[in-house]
Amino acid sequence: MADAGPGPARDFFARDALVVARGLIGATLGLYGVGGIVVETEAYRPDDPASHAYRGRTPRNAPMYGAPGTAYVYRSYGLHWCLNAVCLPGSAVLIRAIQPQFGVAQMRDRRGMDDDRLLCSGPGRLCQALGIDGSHNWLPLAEPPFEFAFSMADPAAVVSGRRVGLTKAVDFEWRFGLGGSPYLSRKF
DNA sequence: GAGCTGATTGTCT
DNA sequence: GACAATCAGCTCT
Repeated sequence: MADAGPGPARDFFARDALVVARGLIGATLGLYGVGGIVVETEAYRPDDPASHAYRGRTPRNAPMYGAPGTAYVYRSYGLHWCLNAVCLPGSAVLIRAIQPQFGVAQMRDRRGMDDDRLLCSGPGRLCQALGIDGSHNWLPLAEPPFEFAFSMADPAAVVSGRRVGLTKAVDFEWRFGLGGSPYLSRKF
């Protein structure tokens, strides 16, 4: 699938989080010439006890009620940044891992390591490698400085499983990934 | 206003 | 396999 401007991008994200989470596998995501192919995502919906939006809108989760395709960036455990793509109001998809494709030298520099498999295999690592922080909160993912291109992965290669690191709604299999990819944060 | 929690990661055993 | 680091935002008093 070819490049998509803001209009088509909005249509892509204005769907159920589960559909967007699966559809994002195989897409290309970058920032200032640094990025790669999305290989792992998780879906969060308003009726989901594990979602930041479960208890309604607050100053922190306000971007989750913004336009579809908006970036929701929040700090996790006081240390790390996590990047989400906003879908329908109150729902979002957490980008958990990408396969480094371009700007790899800069990723290695930011991460302070040479092992490509560890550059972006986790939400915190991914944000560190791409240089994403709170200043990118609220920005549209389909417009500069973000670079976004849709590309559907082979449906047969996409696998699903339980989400990672949660204490609530742990049984929902709302995590999606490229089966067998060495760039996943964890195996399925 | 005080206390608690977490969509994580890196390091040590 | 277990745990410390670290803090914004939420809940409860």
